[in-house]
Amino acid sequence: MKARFPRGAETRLRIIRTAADLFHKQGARATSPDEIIEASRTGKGQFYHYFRSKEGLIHEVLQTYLDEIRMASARVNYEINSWKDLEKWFTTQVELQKSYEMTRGCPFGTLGNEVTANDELVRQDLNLIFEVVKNKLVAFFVREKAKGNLGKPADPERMADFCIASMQGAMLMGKIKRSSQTVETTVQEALAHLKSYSAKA
Amino acid sequence: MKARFPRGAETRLRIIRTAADLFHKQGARATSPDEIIEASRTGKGQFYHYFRSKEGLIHEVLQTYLDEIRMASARVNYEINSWKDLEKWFTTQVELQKSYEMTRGCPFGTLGNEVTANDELVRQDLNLIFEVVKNKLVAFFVREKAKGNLGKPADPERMADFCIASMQGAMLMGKIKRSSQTVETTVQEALAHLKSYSAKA
DNA sequence: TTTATGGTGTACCTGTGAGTCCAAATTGGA
DNA sequence: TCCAATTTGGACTCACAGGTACACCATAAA
Repeated sequence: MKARFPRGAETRLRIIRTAADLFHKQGARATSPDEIIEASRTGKGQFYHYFRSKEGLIHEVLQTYLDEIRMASARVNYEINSWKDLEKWFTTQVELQKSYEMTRGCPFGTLGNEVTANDELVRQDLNLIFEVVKNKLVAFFVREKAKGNLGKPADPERMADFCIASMQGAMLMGKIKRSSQTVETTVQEALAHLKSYSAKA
Repeated sequence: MKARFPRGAETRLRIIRTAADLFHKQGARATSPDEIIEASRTGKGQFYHYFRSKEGLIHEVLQTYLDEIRMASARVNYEINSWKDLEKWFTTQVELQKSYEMTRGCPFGTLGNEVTANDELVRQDLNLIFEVVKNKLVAFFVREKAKGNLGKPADPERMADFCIASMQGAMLMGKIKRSSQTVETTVQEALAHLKSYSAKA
């Protein structure tokens, strides 16, 4: 259920934020309602008042992420308008990961990996998030190509997918190694590849 | 505990194989001992006779994977001796994923992503596996470079890390999208990048 | 000041996860 | 053949996960 008064809305948001953080830290499966309730200093009542179920909460968390990406209020800037922005897109994600001492991966990747056949809704939510991110990347590459900054073989869709996949893989490896070293070099390699499509003017 | 008689060894292996499959399918956290016991047609007795705990079983599963990689008896061929082998390394992983109708990711990535602060042992097991794989890739690139097939800027370590990360990211995205499309294009992009280090003879 | 509605806290219920215990069956060797 | 260790099956325990029920507080409109 949705909160219709300021106080309720605040509680609801606090639960979502707390849940998002715990999901990021340890995944959704390893996070119990009780843990979220305690960490958000609320009660069972609120939890099941604002969310149908744990799955419902996961959905709301992802919805919130999606809104943040769409309104450009996320911690990562997805509005790519220059190669500098693209570099930042890669590096801020690494910095974020470093701020957690390399104990976490990507919030979306973490949830995506634990998806099973029974989590079809969550999978679709994640798919949508990645779709939106991809579109923003595609748009940039398309514009660059229109400007003549990219050669003919450059395929915006493939390039965007490549950005996302290499970033996801890099962050996952960073979490497993608990080191940013390979994340950084991998990102550099990915960027080098993308830049190789530049039109040799 | 280790099995000391043929029958016991068989049971132990059956549990490991069943567990490996279930972990791959849905992750370790979502797989209960009971589920493994039923699927492997054994009992609680055997389970806790051969494995200290669920965590102990995970360790044994990973140990088994590691042995398979080392003895080159794994489903993926990690013995890379040519660019053709490298391509195969990428593509067989995609094929494997396709054989599960894109509902699964990499067995190691799946486990790696659900690792938390309390799973330090599992993390180290996974780290070791990736280390071994990386070394095999590094060795190939080093040899290629020695043969003069790779230019001076080619860094075998970075290239190997890039192979693993891009493969992991590609498979994760494939699982989330439930489609092999982007997996395939991403692999192609990654290969293109690697080949770009070839010495322009 | 009543009252309906939204918000909050807690006790409780049911099922399952992980693990223990023990007793029975099997087996290889003396 | 008999013994001792290995292997096996299942009943049982304990804690916690997810969710429900319900009672109590807050507040804005009538």
